[in-house]
Amino acid sequence: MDTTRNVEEAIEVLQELGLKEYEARCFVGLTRISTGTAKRLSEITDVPRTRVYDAIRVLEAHGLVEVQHSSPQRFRAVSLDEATKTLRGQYDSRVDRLHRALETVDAIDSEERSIVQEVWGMSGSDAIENRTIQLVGEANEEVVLVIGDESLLTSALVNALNDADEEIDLLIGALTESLVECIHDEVPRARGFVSGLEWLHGPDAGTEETAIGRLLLVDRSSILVSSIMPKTREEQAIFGEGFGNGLVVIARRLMAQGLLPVRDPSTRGQ
Amino acid sequence: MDTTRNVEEAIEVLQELGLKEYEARCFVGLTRISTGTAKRLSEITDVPRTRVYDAIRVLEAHGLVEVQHSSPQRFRAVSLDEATKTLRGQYDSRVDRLHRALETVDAIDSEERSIVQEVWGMSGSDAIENRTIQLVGEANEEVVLVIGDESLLTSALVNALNDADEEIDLLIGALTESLVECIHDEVPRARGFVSGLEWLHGPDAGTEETAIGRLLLVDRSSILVSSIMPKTREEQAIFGEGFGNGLVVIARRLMAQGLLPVRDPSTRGQ
DNA sequence: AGTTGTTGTGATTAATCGGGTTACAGCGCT
DNA sequence: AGCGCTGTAACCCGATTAATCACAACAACT
Repeated sequence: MDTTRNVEEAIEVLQELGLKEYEARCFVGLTRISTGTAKRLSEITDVPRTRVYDAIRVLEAHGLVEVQHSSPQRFRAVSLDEATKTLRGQYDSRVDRLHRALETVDAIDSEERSIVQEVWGMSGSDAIENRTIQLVGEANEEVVLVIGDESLLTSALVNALNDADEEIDLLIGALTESLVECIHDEVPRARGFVSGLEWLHGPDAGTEETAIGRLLLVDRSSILVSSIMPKTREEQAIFGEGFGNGLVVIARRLMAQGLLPVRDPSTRGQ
Repeated sequence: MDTTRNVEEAIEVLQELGLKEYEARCFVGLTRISTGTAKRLSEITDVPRTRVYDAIRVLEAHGLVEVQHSSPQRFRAVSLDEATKTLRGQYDSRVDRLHRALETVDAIDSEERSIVQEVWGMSGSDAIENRTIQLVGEANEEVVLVIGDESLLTSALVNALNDADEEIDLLIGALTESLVECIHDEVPRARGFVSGLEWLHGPDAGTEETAIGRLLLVDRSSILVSSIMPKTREEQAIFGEGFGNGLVVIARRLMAQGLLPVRDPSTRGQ
């Protein structure tokens, strides 16, 4: 196991969680020794000794380290479980506060809305997955889903699909036979198929290859299409809703041409 | 309802969660209008229009807003539930990454340890509560707990106490009759008492009044004492373990003098 | 006691970042 | 052409943070 790499990873994550570089380095350093003085910590972490004290103070205020008030002072980190528990608690309570503050605000509008042609863009796999799940949950009749990458078939998504009402047609496709198998195992009642969308996979107008992420069509009136940047693995999506929406209209045309799978239309109206 | 106050609260919390001021203001602004352009957003939030674009980009990358790529661009926030769900997911995955990175590191030691006289200091109510719960969970024979402030009797703590093994004596005290009542309701099997620790409450050597927070003694060999800064409501604690620990010895002397409640010693050895 | 290396605080400098402003090029409209 | 609006990019400056330095207090050892 590459300890150095993990140390760097931990320091990075702690900074993403709001700590400063010195604070992060000191905390990680402390987790590697059961107890230590400022001097020793400074040697391990390359944080200037005189700055260790400041860093420790804020770590202590965050509940991540304990201080022995002797001379010289000794520091130690709380146990890993205790630390993550504390952090989780802090972020949870912040998100709760945010939720409470915002739910009692929501108005100022007086704005025209609903140009039927709206097409929205989003990015970030977690956000796109959230939206995917939400749309699946709102379905009344039909869900058509094409998955382009194995990593997108998360358990949360599988649950959302399996929770869908019995009434709803589930058509789930993928680019490869093996992924279709996998889907059949996870969501047995869905009709699976190998997508007819290879054209989405090719080189994109001369630039680098862009991979298809997902394609979701709900009740033939909401659609979400995402692609994955091959370089960064970042997922980006566009999303439209409403029967008259431009994107949605295009999707229906694709279906009419057989490029998307079609449920037998004679069984229902509309 | 004071909308302005809640808007400020939301902006503060978002910044604690890592967003910059402009980003926070833009997001909160967007939650107040179903959809809007940069100009309008700038008017609502007082963020310079030319900077709205930057802020929106990072919000989009965080999965908090969607962008309509038209001219002019239109922005909208994802639903509040979606936003909090996304945020929670992001922080959870970060804490997980941290946990994984650190659990495969833990060593460099070669350090002497365990001077029996160790006394450690910690601060932050959540961290102190975590440690309290942990200590209660590690008890084998006896838990003596004195609560100085109503707000410290959280449900997590109550659960920890109720989960304690039947074998374990639970002695729980408080400074006021009413709080003892409350404790008796929450943790029926505990023996309650009104503390004999009023002296901890008085003026602290001429400075302002410092309030006692909690006092926890587990198996007569681990002790935790906390106080609450009257100004900031910050909780600070000292903590010692080991039968020979200085703090613990003092605690035993207090008990011998009747300043802490004593379980009938004839019923067990030691 | 005197010497020496360690320890904690505070101030100081240098670099980076974030908030705030301005300049400007492209567009649609009259 | 003239105008206002849109989006990009560059810039300034104050605040924060990384990094150094000076120093007084202290512990340990001779």
